[in-house]
Amino acid sequence: MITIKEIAKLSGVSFSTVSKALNNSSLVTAATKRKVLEVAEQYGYSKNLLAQSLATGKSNMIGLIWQDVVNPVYAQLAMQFYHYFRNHDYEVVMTMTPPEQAVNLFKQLRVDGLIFWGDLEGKTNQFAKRLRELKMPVLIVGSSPDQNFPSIQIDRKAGVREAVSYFQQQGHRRIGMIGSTQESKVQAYKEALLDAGLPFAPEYIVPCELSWERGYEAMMNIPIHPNSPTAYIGCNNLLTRGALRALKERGVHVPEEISLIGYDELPEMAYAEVPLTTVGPSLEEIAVKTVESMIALIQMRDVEASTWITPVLNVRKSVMRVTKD
Amino acid sequence: MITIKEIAKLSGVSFSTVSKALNNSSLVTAATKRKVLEVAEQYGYSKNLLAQSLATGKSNMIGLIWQDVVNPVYAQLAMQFYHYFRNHDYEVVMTMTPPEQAVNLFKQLRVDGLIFWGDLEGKTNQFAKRLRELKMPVLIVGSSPDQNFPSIQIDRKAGVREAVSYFQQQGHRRIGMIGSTQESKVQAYKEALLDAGLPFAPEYIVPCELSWERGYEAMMNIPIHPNSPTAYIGCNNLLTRGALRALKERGVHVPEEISLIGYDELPEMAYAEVPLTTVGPSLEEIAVKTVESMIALIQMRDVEASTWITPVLNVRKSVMRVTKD
DNA sequence: CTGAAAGCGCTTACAG
DNA sequence: CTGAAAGCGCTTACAG
Repeated sequence: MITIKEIAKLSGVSFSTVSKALNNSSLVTAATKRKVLEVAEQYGYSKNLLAQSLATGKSNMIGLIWQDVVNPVYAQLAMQFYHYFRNHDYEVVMTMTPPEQAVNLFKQLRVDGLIFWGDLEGKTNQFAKRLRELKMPVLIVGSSPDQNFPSIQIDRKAGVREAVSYFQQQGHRRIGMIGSTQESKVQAYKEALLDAGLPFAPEYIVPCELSWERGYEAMMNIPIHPNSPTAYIGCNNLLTRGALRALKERGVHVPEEISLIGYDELPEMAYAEVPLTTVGPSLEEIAVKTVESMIALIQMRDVEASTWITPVLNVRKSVMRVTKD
Repeated sequence: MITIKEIAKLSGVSFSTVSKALNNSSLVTAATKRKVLEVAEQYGYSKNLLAQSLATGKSNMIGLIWQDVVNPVYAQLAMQFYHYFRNHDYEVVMTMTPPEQAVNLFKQLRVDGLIFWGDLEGKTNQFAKRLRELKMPVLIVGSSPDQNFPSIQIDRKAGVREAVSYFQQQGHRRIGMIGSTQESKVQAYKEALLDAGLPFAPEYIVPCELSWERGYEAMMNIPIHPNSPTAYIGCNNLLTRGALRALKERGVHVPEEISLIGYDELPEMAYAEVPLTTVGPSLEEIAVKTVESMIALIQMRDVEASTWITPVLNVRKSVMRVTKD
């Protein structure tokens, strides 16, 4: 493993000149530059990023803290991050260890910035405090454990409202929700019903966690009768697909008997047994705004404390118009 | 951001003593150790991993090069890696950038070891050469671009044979394969038919890439007639599920009219419209063996050039016994 | 344009 | 048990 000192010897210049040549500094003649690069190439030189980072105080790395890979939304989003950060000469390194420990790792690695994403709704203020103590650019994507933290916020409430409103337009009155673990969605749902003058009953909310299995189980077991909802919002992509499968197996036709809108927009939503109408943020938009904000944070430029992204409705075939209820 | 030098001042000892105290060296009295740790704690000291790595020449990091996140097999496997490496005090950092560039990143980061996984069948020998030049522990998981490279090999051929043999036991004679991009599987399939004395025809192989969409399209368009296969092996989990959906939509009953075995064992295979019988390696086994080999490589202990993992059959409901053909 | 020097934050023989 | 010194591989003012 050759170092700049050795390259210096081999090419007959000082090692500080080698450093400059390697960094394409304008303080070096083309000739020496060429000579140095040639030697470097020949001996398979690979710069030591650790040493460089230590010397410069910056790593050109962004730490990405991943919460849950089973959800394809996160997989897609991560891909987008890689893509866009590369365009700005940042490498992103990702870890799946729990946030509390991942924070330490990346702090110790002195990454230039830290991105969190996934659902931090459950995290305590304690954690937000820790994050602030870090004294490094931190950007939260998804939901922030604490307002006035730099973040890319998804306006989930707007998304849920949009779904309720679309159902209403299509003539539905009894609208339910599958999934009960995300406070903001549940609340938005209730508010939207209220504002729209639509009826609500506790059993309209099907308690369920955010996985395919739970969605499936929940909808296998729920009683369906003439007064139960004619339309449901599924709180995420996995659960909604599980729910759809369950309905199918029970012989309940979607959308003829029950309409469905799934939260989260993803290609696979279109591939469900019934192509699912969805409401969800554009993942590309999230990635682009994240990159922008992160770079601004690193350069200490002013950043809006939070950037909001509004989910959009994507009409496919899982919602039916009802004329009479 | 406090450093050991400042801690030294604050606690009235030399900084080399601080270093030792922080590393819990036995060359330091309990008393000074306590004092130092207290100060460190108080000022929120976080060790600089870059500096430490530079000084020691090891990073305690494993670089993981990810190829394709859409495939849940990879997501699951990555989780397992994180888990098992943590047990051995290694952090794994992952990147999704293309292998050629990822290699440079991790080389520059001086990670202790590099793991590749996913399908390298397509890679050139050129790449294998580059890998060898790296002069660092490299472990290939999945398929190696080059024999006698340290690797965890999946015995895909054995898996395919197992599937063919199971179909045969269940009375099938005309057995097809969906997916044509993985040389080893296609070849094993043909060999297995030959060895078993089963008929083969070119159209038994449905050309198809390894995604849900392609699997779906392929099976939507393929002609089905009295002489076409009664059973198919789907080359991976995604494609098999796409294929199943297509058959369903065409009104072809699985397994009554067509039996299906999907390659790749994953929880979601059981959640398909028809719980899928699969053949595939245990992801946990892969992870455990990978960690073992990697650690042996790092410690320069002898490592078998390749460790083989044999896929196993998981019987569910997508294969039907036929008595007469 | 080139080079000598100091420094980034740690570790680790080596003396005491 | 403690500390002074050299070193890990780089960068970056500063002189020349």
